[in-house]
Amino acid sequence: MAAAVDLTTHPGHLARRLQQAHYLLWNSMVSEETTSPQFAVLNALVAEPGLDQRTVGMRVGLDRSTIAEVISRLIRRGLLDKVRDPQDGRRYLLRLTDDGVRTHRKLIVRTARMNQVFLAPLSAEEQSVFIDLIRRVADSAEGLRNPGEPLVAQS
Amino acid sequence: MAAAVDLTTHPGHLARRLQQAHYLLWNSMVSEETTSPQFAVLNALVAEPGLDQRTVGMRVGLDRSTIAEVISRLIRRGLLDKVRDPQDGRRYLLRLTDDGVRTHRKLIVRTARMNQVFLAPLSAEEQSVFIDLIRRVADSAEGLRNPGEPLVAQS
DNA sequence: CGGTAATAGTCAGTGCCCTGATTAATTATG
DNA sequence: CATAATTAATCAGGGCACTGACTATTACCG
Repeated sequence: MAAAVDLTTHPGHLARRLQQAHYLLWNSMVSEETTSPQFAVLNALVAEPGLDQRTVGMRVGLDRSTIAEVISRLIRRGLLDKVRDPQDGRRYLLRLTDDGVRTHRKLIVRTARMNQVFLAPLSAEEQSVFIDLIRRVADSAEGLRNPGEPLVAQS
Repeated sequence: MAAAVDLTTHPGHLARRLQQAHYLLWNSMVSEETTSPQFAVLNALVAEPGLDQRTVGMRVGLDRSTIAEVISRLIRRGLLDKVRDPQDGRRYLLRLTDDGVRTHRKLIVRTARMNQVFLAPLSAEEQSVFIDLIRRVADSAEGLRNPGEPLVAQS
């Protein structure tokens, strides 16, 4: 007997498809050079210039390895500068270049347009409900990190 | 002036964080060996044994390159077999091994448990609304593929 | 039948995402 | 003050996701 599951009722599977759909829409409506995570980093540094790498990662939800890769690409493209913190030799302080500021400003308009298209299938009320629900699920799941004991129920 | 945006209102950013949160929860509650996309492939082949690679990709929402990688890993682990279609020499027909069936069956229970934990912050009504909304957004965005003209509004 | 178009799959290249191990610098402790 | 613990960043390694270019096979059409 085929005992398959209906994946369209699995939030994780839907989350993956949602993210992929967003990736494609971003590519066609916002930028082919600057990705959504890269924009998030630029945005975080516009809000708080001079943050260190790890803190930027926390702001945008990227771990230490991933944020290092994203930042190195932004630096390679000249959108970002990094200098040692004179107060703490472990840290690098990050700051946008003029080019980085310009890129960020240009993309803000396009992301707004893309968000509209992305959420267009939902009514205005549904859109705010959607944002609220997805945020609550994501926030709560992020709080579930490393509880000491593995979450796998032993059989 | 800092003209930063509030990313917690951007569905794409939330989608990425949601997907990451799910990834981590899957790892701790379902399996460290078999990933969520791999499970989706196993599940599709339990429902329809003997599908070809491209069709499996369509069923689970993966493009031709990604599905090829996922399948090669499943074959390497002995969960899947692939044979040339005698009717059409371009296709490979895919079928689960006994090990693949066992793995799929074992994970079904765990994914159900994980889904409960994942959606726990929402009430029962909110859960169904959430599933409905995310599915509508993902479906609609997937339908936006390659419309001939680029979607970027020219300035 | 023979040439062109379409289709299934592979490969190279880029980028995101995580873990575990390592290095360098700082902070805490005895 | 010297050692130990913590912290910021890097590196190696595995997996997901896409595009564009390529190969092999099949289908279509004149």
